[in-house]
Amino acid sequence: MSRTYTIRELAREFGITSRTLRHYEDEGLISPERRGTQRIYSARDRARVTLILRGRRVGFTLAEIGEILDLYNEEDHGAAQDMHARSKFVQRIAALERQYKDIEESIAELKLGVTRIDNRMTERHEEINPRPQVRVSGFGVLPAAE
Amino acid sequence: MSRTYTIRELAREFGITSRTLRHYEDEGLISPERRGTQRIYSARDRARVTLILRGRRVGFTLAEIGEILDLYNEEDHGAAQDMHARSKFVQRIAALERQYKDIEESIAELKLGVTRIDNRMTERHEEINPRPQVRVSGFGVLPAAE
DNA sequence: TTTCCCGTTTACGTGAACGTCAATGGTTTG
DNA sequence: CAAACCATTGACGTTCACGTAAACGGGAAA
Repeated sequence: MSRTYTIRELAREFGITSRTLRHYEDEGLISPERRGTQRIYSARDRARVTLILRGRRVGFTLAEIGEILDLYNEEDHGAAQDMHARSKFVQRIAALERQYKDIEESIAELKLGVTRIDNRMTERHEEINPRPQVRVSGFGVLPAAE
Repeated sequence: MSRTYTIRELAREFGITSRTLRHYEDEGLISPERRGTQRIYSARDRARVTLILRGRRVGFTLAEIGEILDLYNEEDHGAAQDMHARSKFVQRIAALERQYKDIEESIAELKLGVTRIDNRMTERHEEINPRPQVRVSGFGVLPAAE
């Protein structure tokens, strides 16, 4: 019998609020059991939350995430339903691959931005304390704050 | 003299509405000139719209996009402002890199979904027209429902 | 028992990103 | 010159993903 979780535990583990978990339940994305009135989340619920949050981070709506989760659970829809599902999956994959490219480009541009700031700061420093040029392209040096 | 665009032209080119372009202007992301009361968009405005839309696709809010755009244009903020800006950039880069990973994983999972559907359809076909086949083992992403 | 601390439901509130009128005005086309 | 368009400024409406308070219950600790 694998371990279960309270709403607080799960919320803290994922860095979300209880309200958010209840909201996902309202939207039909998870359906934890109850011990009396209180929710008990199973390992399966936990796994679904992982997928939900990742889906959100890549820009899916909760409704879209719901569709996808459903498709992993339902058994037989018939060929027509499957074709429909398949094309939806393929579309989403294409969208994600476009997004992948967008992200690469955005990262490149933000790094350019960091470089420009670094150069500006270096210049300011040199006005006061001139020094032979060692231009640092410096990213990835700082730990992700907070 | 480089070419200019009407609001309709730009909207159609980017697949957005005029309302959206006005909204971006309300939010201070672009500031096209006016010929009388009408907006004329320059090549620079057009470039900014490109960045705005890409920013949106990767999940930035309009406010965040505004900050980023500003940093490409403003001249001197002083060292303190620059440090602040730099750390925001670095944070954004970190977030995007995490997102990058999320997308890879999501793509992998959606592809798994497609495979499962394909197998199901193959099975159905085999009922009618049997054929030896390598079966992809059916472990799901989620623990099975009890 | 009373006091906390979780937890629950119900329901209205909020911020972001536009959508959708309504009222108005310039322009070009038949 | 009137009809068709396209544009502009309010300003209220809408969807999504929760936030936030109100009112209530159960259990454990003081």
